[in-house]
Amino acid sequence: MDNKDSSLGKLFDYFKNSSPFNSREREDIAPLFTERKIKRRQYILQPGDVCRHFTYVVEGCFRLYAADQDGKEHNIQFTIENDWTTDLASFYDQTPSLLYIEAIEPSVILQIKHDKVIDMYVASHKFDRNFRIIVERKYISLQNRTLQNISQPAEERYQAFLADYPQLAMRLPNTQIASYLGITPEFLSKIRKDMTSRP
Amino acid sequence: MDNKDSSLGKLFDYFKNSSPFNSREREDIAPLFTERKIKRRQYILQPGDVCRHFTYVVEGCFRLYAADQDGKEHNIQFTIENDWTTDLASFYDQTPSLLYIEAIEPSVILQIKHDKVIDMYVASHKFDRNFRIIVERKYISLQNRTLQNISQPAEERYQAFLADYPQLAMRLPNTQIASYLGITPEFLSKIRKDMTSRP
DNA sequence: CGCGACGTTGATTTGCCTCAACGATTGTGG
DNA sequence: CCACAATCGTTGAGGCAAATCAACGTCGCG
Repeated sequence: MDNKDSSLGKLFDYFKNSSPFNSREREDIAPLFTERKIKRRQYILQPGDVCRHFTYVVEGCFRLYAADQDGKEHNIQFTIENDWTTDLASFYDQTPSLLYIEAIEPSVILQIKHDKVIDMYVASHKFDRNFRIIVERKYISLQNRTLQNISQPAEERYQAFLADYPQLAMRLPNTQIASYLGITPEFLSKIRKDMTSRP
Repeated sequence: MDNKDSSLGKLFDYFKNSSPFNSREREDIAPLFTERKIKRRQYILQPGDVCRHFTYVVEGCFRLYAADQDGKEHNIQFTIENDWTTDLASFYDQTPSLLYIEAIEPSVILQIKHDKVIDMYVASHKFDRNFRIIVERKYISLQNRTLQNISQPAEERYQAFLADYPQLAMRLPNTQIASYLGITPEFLSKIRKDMTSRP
């Protein structure tokens, strides 16, 4: 079994939680995905690019972020193994993106091109459904994050992040977490100090 | 043509932007929706309820919000005519909701029950696709809001809200907008004053 | 080895909240 | 139909949360 087959195994495992593909469907779908190895700090999307792929992370970690006028970076999303990333706005309309997707760790991904996704939406009801479910799950967690952003102070948002994504918290530098929470690294440092000095 | 037919006309118009239903499909789908008139301040969902419906707003305005331990309310989403509202987390798992959905204006809605949605997902590829597209669009705008929340101060978020939802800004009391932006009504008032005293 | 990313600390400033108070609507029950 | 309560927008004083700026030590990596 080569690397791509191993990656595809993980990809199809993902769908076991929603609407699993049978072996005939897997044969049709497998060739549509391309496996790529991505180095740390390598980009798979930059502003101005049209986002042409839906990306399944087999191994590693990515961040989706925006840079503002001052050059400050704001992390919109982290994606680790067994999850999906893309700039949906750019992917959906095939218009130039405003965002970056960068590998935070050396990574392995499976990518499917936009036109193949569209083909599969037409050809396969199950494919369509599975991608509905992917977006629904992401919508639910994003809505919870929005509620936290408008209702909780930074320390509580940080504690919720630790509780919700303990594996991410261990792998990411605090500066990346601060950017995701919408605070400065200095202030996150102060929060962490307050938390330890208090049981 | 009675009221429900008029409402259904608007419902099917909505899908013209994605994957329109033909007349045969409309005949199958129409009976699955129930029309309801909702009074101002009436709830269609409260914490503890299982969210059993996907709701299309034909006319009027709703807010989806959470209340925290102090009883403060935090607006997660507004929905006006020709758009959808539900608590997706509660709807998909059929678990008790933590949220409220309240009518801000006298409203008319069309509701489809959870089990009918599931039936239609199985029966109709197009139905499935249309609901994928609904969630995708909502995901994109929610992600933009998240970016603003973590990267912009309150005044810029308010200006973006005015630019993105001018119709909502005219219809909503400022106190509701403040809650959506994650600031106090007093501070929004100060922001508005600063904006007028400065061209 | 040396440079750049990272985490931390402290001093100062700014953004935003809290609380209290006030008119102007709005709406509702008697 | 009016009276009174509730909601709404606003203002101001004071306080806390979080940003800014500068500085420093550590570490991993080229």
